[in-house]
Amino acid sequence: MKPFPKKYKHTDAETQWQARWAEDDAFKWSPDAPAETDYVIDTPPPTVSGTLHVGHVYSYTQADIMARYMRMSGRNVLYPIGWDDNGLPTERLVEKVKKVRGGNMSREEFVALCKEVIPPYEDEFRNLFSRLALSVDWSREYQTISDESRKVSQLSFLDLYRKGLLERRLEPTLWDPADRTAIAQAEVEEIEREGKLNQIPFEIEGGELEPAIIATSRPELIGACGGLMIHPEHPRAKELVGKNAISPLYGVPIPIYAEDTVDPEKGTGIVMCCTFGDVTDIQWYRKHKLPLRVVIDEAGKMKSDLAIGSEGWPSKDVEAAQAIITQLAGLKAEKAKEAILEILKERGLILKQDVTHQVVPVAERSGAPLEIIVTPQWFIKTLDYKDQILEKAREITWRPEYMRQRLESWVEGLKWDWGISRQRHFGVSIPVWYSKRPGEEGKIIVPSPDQLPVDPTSDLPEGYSADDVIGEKDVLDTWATSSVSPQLVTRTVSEDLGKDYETHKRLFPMAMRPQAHEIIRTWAFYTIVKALHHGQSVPWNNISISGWCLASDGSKMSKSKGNVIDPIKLLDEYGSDVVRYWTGTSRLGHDTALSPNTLAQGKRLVTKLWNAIKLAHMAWEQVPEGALAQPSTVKADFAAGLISHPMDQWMLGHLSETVAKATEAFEKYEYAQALRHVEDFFWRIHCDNYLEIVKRRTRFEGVPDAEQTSALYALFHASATITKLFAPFMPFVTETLHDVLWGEGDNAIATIHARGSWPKAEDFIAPDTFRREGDNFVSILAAGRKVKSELQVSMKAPVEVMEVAGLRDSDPNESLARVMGDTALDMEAVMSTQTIVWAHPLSEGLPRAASPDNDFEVALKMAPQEPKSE
RNA sequence: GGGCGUAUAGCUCAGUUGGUUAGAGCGUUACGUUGACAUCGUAGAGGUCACAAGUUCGAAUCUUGUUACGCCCA
Repeated sequence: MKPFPKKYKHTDAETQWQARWAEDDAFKWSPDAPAETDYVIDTPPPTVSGTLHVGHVYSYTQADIMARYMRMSGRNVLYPIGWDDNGLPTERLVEKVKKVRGGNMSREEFVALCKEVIPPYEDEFRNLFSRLALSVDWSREYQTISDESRKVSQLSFLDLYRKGLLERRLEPTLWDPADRTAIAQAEVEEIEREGKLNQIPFEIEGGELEPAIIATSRPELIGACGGLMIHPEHPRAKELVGKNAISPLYGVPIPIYAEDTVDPEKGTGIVMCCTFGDVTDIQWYRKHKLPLRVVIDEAGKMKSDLAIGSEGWPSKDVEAAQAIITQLAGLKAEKAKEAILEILKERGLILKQDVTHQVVPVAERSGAPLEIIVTPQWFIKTLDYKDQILEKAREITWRPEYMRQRLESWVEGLKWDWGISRQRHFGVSIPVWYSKRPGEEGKIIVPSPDQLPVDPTSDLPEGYSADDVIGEKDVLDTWATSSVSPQLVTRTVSEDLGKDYETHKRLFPMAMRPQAHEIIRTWAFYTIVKALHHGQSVPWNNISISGWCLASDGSKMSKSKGNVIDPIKLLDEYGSDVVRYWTGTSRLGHDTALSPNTLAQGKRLVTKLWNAIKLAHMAWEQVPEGALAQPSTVKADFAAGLISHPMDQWMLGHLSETVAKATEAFEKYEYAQALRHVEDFFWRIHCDNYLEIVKRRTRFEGVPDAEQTSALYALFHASATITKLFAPFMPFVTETLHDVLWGEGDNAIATIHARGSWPKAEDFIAPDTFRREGDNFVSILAAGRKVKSELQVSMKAPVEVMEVAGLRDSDPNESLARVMGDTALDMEAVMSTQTIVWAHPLSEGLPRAASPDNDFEVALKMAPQEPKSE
């Protein structure tokens, strides 16, 4: 046995074990282990250009607690880690740091700059994750900017393209005017704000009928109006449908249609249909075959040249229309709205203005109100596959289960195919060229899998020269890369495109996906879509959803509130084990406040654990070299008669039950429940009672006798098992203790976190061994403590006679030996009493107290106070 | 508007198929230190389990409704 260190210093332990684990590749997945023991985790790579926050600590630690348990329980865990450095946030960061515009240089040059800027940011994450003791397989660390990652993203593109699940289409697209790029529905956020619903009259051609009064919140789109929609049961529907209205300011004749999807309750019951205000406009456009009239450009500004006055876009007053166009040209949509309202007001064309709460879709990233514009984009087919996506979502086990509904409601509400092309400079290229060769102009050319990764703006397809093709400039949506992390880790996307399909087949689908709930509709959704399209499979069998980390008062952490906690400072102050303990007490899916109280509790636990093991160690230190054999298993040592004392068996029986309960909870991913079982045993059974009881037998000189030997083995097994049970939660302190206990033993395993080191209930003794008698012992002891506490004397205060009576099923023929077995010596030692008697009734006049379970009552006759000697 | 979650001691939370007297930590009160631990120990006080109705021999737990807070979607 190694000597026991004087004091536990978390910083030393953390530094030491981090280095050792890294050196030993301690958490490397083993390809030689049987495939059925594989347990693969799909870790979402964090965006390294963002700042570290406690949320990272929280959700990644939750995953690691499970990973460590799974590994210890015998699974061959593959826990990969990557860094996402491929998206718009990285582009922005690099532009800021290097004071450049990505668009002004070649893609290659920009990527080179990224590779220069990113490493320190990546290091921050690497450092945090390493300090947190995430048991990842560092030999598989990857960057999404790497060739390998880009290759898999492009392979994914090729596979879907070949299967016809991915195509380029010219159609209305969600557009972020601030970042000037197409975006997907998942990147849209709806914000509520106060808006104005304006009632504006449209004259009716011929002049015989009253004007049609429409209600709109987007008057700047009057120029884009292609039709008016009126509910068929509207009182004016009969006279208006089929007529033309004349748009104010522009003088454009606008046909009026009956449309039963118009909400007759809202506004005036007559609405403009424009190119394009929202998804409904697109549906109506398609249904009624309306002409495209685009008035807003890609920057979200009013266009300066509209073909008003042409054949397809006539006007009653072309000059007036052009004057308005000129007046509004170049204004952003919001400004144009104000300007056009001003003009309409001047002309008396605002009949009514209602203040309404409206829901405005904005781009999640830039916060800019969205536009819908028509440009060619690449789409992955999702709308036609809703049912299959839902089916896959149901094949996955969600923890907590109700989180699946988030995905389901999202899928059910999908209105757009997944647009994956982005008009950005930086990112993974869309691997296609468009032919300029006579006779095949516009033909789409894709590279061969061997050619990947390609940049079509600088590379060329086989057999074509630079003059023959135009390379696609757009890049892939960053989710298009993120969503193939399972394929990246398993090396390929599908059988016909894979070089290492055997590995893929072995590892896919993965066992578990840990992630936070705010990325269900994006990351989880996309990953499911990809796995479905590539191989008709789920990407993972389990998904566990973590909640948010909140400030100690339960509010969200935010910079504006100033309540953001720096995770590094948190780790410095408490140590990783304590912070991980806090995570371990949280429940999957639930938000958890960063409570100082829980952190303090963790700190207490680490200290207590340290001291409890120290006690066991001190006992063993007294054993002469070679006097006792190295402990084996509880079961074997019990069978060999080494563990002979009933209270030792009682404690080990409880421990056996704890192992079973903790294992069961972990198998259900209820790690907090597991922690509770372990902590409960450790604190209540082991420290509060067992250690007090066993102390009598831990002091000896020379070779221990039978009951001392029994104590030594019991203490060893308890210590070794308790450290293992706590190991997934507190890897550093448990590793330190494990090293001290086993460091030089024959049965030593290098790390407590090794595969298969989790205790097995079948290696213990039956939980009910001496259970009733031992529990009675503890009850009686509690009653005795209470008497002493009420007398306000120390536990060491000497007692002459301790009287015990059974309260329940009180039987005068019962005896002490029958309720608590042959343990009177132990009770005498803990209570400092000379004798114990079974008394019916208890002597009158003595101080007495009942046990907490009311099964026993104890009276104490204290020994006369000895005069204190000087 | 639709859906989901949460509501238990002063505070933070457990409570696994309904079952004795609802638990833990912090805080609080009293007491206790020469052999693991004062970053401690022992004992005590503290709860109409959000509210209302129902099912049941029995409800924190199941059903329905209400309220408050939070989240997701429209």
